[in-house]
Amino acid sequence: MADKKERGEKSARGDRPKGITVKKSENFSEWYTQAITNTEFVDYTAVSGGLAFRPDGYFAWETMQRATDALFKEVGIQNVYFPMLIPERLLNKEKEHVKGFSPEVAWVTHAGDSKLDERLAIRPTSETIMYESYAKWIRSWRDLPMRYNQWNSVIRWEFKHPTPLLRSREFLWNEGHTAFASQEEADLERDVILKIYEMITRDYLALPGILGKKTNKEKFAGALASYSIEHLLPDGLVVQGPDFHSDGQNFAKAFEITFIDRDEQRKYVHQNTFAISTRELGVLLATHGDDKGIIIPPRIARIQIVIVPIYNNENMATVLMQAKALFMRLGVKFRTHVDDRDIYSPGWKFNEWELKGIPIRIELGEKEIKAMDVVVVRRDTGEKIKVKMADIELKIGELLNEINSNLYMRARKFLEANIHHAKNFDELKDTIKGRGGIVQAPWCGSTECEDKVKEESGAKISNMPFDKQGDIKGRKCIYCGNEAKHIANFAKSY
RNA sequence: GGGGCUGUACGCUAACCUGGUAGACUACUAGCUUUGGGAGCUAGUCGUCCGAGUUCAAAUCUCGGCAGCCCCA
Repeated sequence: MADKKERGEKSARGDRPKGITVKKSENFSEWYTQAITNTEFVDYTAVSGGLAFRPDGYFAWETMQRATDALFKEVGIQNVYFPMLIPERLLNKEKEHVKGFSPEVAWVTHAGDSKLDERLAIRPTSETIMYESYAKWIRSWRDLPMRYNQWNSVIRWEFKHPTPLLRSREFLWNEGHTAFASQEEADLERDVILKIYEMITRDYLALPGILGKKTNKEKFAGALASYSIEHLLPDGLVVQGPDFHSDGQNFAKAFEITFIDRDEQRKYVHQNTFAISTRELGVLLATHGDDKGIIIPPRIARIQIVIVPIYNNENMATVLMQAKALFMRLGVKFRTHVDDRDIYSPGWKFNEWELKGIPIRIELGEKEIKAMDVVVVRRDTGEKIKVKMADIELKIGELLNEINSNLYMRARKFLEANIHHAKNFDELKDTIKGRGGIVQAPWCGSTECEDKVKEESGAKISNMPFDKQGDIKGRKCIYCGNEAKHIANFAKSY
């Protein structure tokens, strides 16, 4: 009731058809819901946890997907496609893997009215269906490495309360599945893939993250070791971004994926899996947005520049002509749109494009035409800049890059400001309780301590950051006081 | 895993408690007027989440389903 009342009062402010009616800093979850839907980025559908991606949202995904795909191909990974349905007997082949996923698998049990002899799982991930084929396809060391990837969607029915993009029941992703003759060779792939993911999140999504190794407790079901990029959301919760798993020979043994090596011995392959998903878009919207709406980083924005002509009855034809001319010039290099809708005032348009997060707005009226310049407005800072018509392409190009790096730096500052160093467990608990973000602390490496910390503070170990492991000498576990083996990041998570 | 709240037009809300003509704002459509930070007038279109029960009569009461949100673990 209180909730409804609260929303009612907010809407009573106004007359805003769309727009966001709460401040991001005051009510993040309400802000997030409004931000992703009112901006026409994505929308809810009739199925719980199932989203519709609208053109702006799907453009963003397509763009990051294509960029990632291009990099995969550059490093020698090939695309394949496998069925979305997995027979039950296949899913059951690797014990740890099944245990990890079985509670959240959706099943197909009927065809029309007749019951199927064997249930079919809707893939929560495709290891099992793919590796059955790998076993057939891999014969000799000459077939290796086999480095395949597929782009698809998967369904994980685990969540009581789905959060659009961040915790959807269905999400889009890539799943890379590679097989090597030796563990050493397999391990070489890790840094390459993580580097690709880092580049995509930084250069396309303007998102910083913490790169590190997962604990045994948190690693992927069936893997030897998992690695991830972890993001921090404005509400102090950590969310796992792209990840990479060293599977060793676990799946190879379960699925009999073997090859005859140079030494004429039959051996099991060594495998990796890796993924990046549409969850990144949720992180991106949550991270960059402000009280005016979302901010879409330039490289994944469907519209990068919107030209808003400002005219009256006398100069309308002239101004529109100039706006079109500018569009012709800019359209060659940038994704440009002229908002020539006559039914809205310029102010209305400014608000709408800010809501939708278009990186750059150009205002063009009689004044500008006379002065041979335009007013360029940055979405990230709100700054208005007069730019000479002659310099426009150059300046816009620079600005788009600047906006991307400013968004990234802003997010990185926030991340760094919210990594805390607790002296003892009480401090850790206080910080976590206050939704203070991440607590970086030494850890002995035992799952007992990890469980106790989770139980008493609510914080999980999100990962163990690569770049901090040097500081470990002589330090004691934050929980038990024994000698520490790792520096771990503790945080509440989605 | 446990507890709580909500569902009326695109959106937001009134009528619900006390059963009896679904109303306002916004959006949308058309016309006129306007246009430098969410303009105005006129006319029009669209709605009780789904299913069952109670009743002469259900947006309103009861039960179930679906969907969304919050809190705790």
